[in-house]
Amino acid sequence: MLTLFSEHGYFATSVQDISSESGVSVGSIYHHFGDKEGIARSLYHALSDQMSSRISWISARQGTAHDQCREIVKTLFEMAEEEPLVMDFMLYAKHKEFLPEEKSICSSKPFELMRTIVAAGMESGEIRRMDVMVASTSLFGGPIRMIVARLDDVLQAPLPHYLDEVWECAWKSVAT
Amino acid sequence: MLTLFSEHGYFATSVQDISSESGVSVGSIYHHFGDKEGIARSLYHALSDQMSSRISWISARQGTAHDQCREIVKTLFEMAEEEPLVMDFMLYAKHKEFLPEEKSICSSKPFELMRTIVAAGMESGEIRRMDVMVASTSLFGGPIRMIVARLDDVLQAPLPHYLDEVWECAWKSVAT
DNA sequence: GTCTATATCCAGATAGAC
DNA sequence: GTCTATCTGGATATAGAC
Repeated sequence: MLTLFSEHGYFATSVQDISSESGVSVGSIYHHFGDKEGIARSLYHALSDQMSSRISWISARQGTAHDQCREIVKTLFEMAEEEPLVMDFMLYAKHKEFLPEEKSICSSKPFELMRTIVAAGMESGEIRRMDVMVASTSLFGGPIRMIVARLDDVLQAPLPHYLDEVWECAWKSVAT
Repeated sequence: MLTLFSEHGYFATSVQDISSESGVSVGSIYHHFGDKEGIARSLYHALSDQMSSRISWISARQGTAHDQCREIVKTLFEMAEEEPLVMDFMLYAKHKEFLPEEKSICSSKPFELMRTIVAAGMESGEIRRMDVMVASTSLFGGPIRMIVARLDDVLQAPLPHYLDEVWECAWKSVAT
């Protein structure tokens, strides 16, 4: 299901395709999900929750904002390598096209968690005082762009290879 | 055409819709563009060229890499405010879904130009020696993320309002 | 709840006059 | 080159037996 959506896209994937691949009949699929959008919505929520829990697990461990954010970037890089299709679906799919009422990825839970950590970092004095949104995009925008590049196959080495260099840049951008 | 694609998406826009909106008959559209993909491809190339020329015009003017890059970010911010649909189509549309053979946005001409400027900045000593891709994503990743946030309506003020703060972060991330 | 068979609709694409 | 009318396939979704 994820494979079909990520590789061919939502619109190029028919419910018949999903039925064939999953071994579940078309009728059952509609019984469970209501309509085609329901399939995507269900998948999106599952993946979003999975991502959120990984991030909140990181932020739950004690540590500075610096360490937490670095760990998040590291985790995102690892996820992108291990499960590129998940990353692709979360980042690159234009959810607006087939999940119109869904909140945009920017304001989804994983990104909100990141902003919370950034705000805490400002309180503690690790991060310069500025607009929280600006700080968040500065800190994570570079890494995310690297992930997109990797998913688009315009990067030679795996992401972890660039981690130190990427993180140094990211942190310098907001550090006090 | 751009309006339809950007607001409803490529797949939710029928050739009939395009015909109605443009006043050109379906037959003529197919005569000109071959198929539906051809319409999107043609639009994409036109916008990509337009963006490239604005960027190369900036880099053609004398100036440091710092000034050139700042001017690019400023221009991107202004474009996003003046022509959000263009930005949306270029950045946020998943071209892979309907322009499969097209190069990804990352390796498209505008982004290549940016990397060229960054590489020059390293030669001149303005930018730290590092992987050019890392430097480029660090420098432009934050600003791009801000644009996405703005297009997704999760930003209160217009982009130029954040320019100084965003640019300070971006430049700090790669400056020597 | 799960299946098969079917209904319905509308998309992309074409034919062929002008 | 431009139009109208039409074809055709395949998509979403449902009906109804089991």
